[in-house]
Amino acid sequence: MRQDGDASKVTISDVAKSVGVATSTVSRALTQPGRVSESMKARVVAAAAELGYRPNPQARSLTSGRTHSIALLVPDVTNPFYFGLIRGTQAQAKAHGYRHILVDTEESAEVEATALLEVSASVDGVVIAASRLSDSALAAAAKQTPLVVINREIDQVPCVIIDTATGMIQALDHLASLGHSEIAYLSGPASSWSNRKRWRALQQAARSLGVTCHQVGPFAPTMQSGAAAADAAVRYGVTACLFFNDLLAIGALKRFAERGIRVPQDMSVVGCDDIFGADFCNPPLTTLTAPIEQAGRVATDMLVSALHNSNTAVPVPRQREKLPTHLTIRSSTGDRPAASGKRADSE
Amino acid sequence: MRQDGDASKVTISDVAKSVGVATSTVSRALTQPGRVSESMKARVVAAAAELGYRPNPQARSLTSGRTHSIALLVPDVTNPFYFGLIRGTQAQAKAHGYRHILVDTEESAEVEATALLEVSASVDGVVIAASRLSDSALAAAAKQTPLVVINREIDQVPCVIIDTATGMIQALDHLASLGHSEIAYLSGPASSWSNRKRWRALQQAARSLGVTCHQVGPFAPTMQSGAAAADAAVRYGVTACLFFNDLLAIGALKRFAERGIRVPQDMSVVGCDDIFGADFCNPPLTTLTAPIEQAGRVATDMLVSALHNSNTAVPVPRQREKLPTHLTIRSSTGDRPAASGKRADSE
DNA sequence: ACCAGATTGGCAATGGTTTGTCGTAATTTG
DNA sequence: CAAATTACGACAAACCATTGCCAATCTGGT
Repeated sequence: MRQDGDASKVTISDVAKSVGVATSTVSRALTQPGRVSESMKARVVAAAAELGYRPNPQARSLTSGRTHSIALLVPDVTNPFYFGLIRGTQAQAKAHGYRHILVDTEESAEVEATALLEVSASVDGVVIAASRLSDSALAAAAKQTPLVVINREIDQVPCVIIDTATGMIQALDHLASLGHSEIAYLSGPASSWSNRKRWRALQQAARSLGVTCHQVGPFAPTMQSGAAAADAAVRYGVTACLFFNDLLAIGALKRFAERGIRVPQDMSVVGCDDIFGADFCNPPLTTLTAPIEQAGRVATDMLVSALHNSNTAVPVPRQREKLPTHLTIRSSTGDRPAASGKRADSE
Repeated sequence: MRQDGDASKVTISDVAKSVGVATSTVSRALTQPGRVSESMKARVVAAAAELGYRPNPQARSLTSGRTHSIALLVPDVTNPFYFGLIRGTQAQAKAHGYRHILVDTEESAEVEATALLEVSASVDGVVIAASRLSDSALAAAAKQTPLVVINREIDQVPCVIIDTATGMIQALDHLASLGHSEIAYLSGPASSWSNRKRWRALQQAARSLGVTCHQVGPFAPTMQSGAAAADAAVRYGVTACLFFNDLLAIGALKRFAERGIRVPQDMSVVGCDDIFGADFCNPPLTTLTAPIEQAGRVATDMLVSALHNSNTAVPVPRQREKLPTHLTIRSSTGDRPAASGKRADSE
């Protein structure tokens, strides 16, 4: 290796000149496996290394149309739920040799639409989590740009779904088996697809279990809103609550503690997602464990494989992956209080 | 607006043809303020909108040399500490109209060096957090690519430093004032610059405070390692410990609970960073609150302003920002236990 | 009217790479 | 050994937007 001082300025034609061949030969030697002889390839590679040649990605993607990067659009980078997604997509993007571009859409359909439009020109594909866009807008976007959506079910658009709806039923079952009959579902944003799905599932399950489940909300999916959600739950006189997500549940845990409501003796609390922190909050949260990171990985894999297949054939793979969740029982759920007031226990 | 069906294929020459002018005129109309007449500009803009023209970012950056994106390199996207950084840089990048590229360097100097080399060709600038690279390597890289480092102090390289060293002294002070005299510092990775800084500061402070402070470790900065760290602290017979970061501290909290060691009655625990979760773990963690997100924002601002100044003059701004931390006292610290054994309290 | 100077638009080169097409040399086959 | 085939490398045209430079037009001053 020579000095790297001018490495950034070395072009393919410098390499070509150094070897004494055409630029096309250099290009093919470096990118197209069997297109040039072994000896030529060796000479080119040697020269490239010697000169410290690094292909210019901009020029490369100008002709090839590939940018070797994918974008992840999330409503709110601040929310720990999306951290998992970021991890998963980041890891898998890297594994496939793709650059990972992160965009915060600020919980806004408009920002999301703009971001999608802008970013789609500079990436090979996009994965969108918890989109605020309409089905038709997403379907239209998917026709322009390779797209995978997470937690959204749309015809003709590859998607990965974390099946919290089914999981919620398990959670309700768990509460019912502990004797609870008055239960609240503290719901998330009205624009959330998973929120609607869950509520529908809960309604059905409540009926067949013979318990009553009130929908309360909507609440913003943040810890701050947890306090309001907690108060609302108390107002409804329930003995157990299912929260839209762990953030809300943890916020509520705090509020319950402030108000002297003991969890789980006075109130059982179930979260959703099993985010970072759910296992060490106080008390540790019974929650629906969602394979968040895996969802990110699967989505990325689907996207990448779609990118590769786009050359060959298979126009619409129409993939649809549904990831199961499971209930993780920790210490925030317990038997229904005997009376409506406090309960005298050995503790 | 016409159909967007072919929007992605509309080039500048299509617009030019539509207006009946040269491509150069279109380009100038859209990008160079006073270069064309108002009427012409209006016609061009109208035509561009009509055709759904979107400039190709690749082509644009090929000539301009700008990619309008910056990269953030972090050792481990999994670590909540970096979430704050991701948020801060993401938000600010977006505010300045830059794309945000996220790269995980896997706590490895080698991976980091490679990533830096690769990514630097496709971004305008890079911010590196908690670099594992040597000072000289970073200084060299900074000459090639606009660079801002976080938590690292290097000559001629703009940097933002979260001053945990000074904060640690405060923490030690706090512990000393509670009567503790045997204290452990559960240290982080040996390759961590801040770790070294902190330990140096602690040694001095311990001397002047008349307490003894043992360095124990190194430990990986993860919750799992917290258990080992906790055990080590117990082995040293200390009554208080300062942890390299909150992750480690929270992990230790769990371990202490398992072993029946009460916090803070038997053992005082101080974390560092005040990550998400530090306020709701059990007990809530006394910790050094670091302005993590702000650090990300400041670093990004420095980078962006450097990018803009690079045109004009000012070769090396040699910026250096030191952000103060403060001790947030919660419930994991308390008075030194009276004896070496358990302490009889009203609780 | 005439000219200096300012506006405004066009031509063409430029950036670095990929890729279709073609010629030539090497290799295999009959 | 000639003919058919293959392998290899070169030429040049894209890809799309930017920009230096020049020409034409227009302004206003004399």
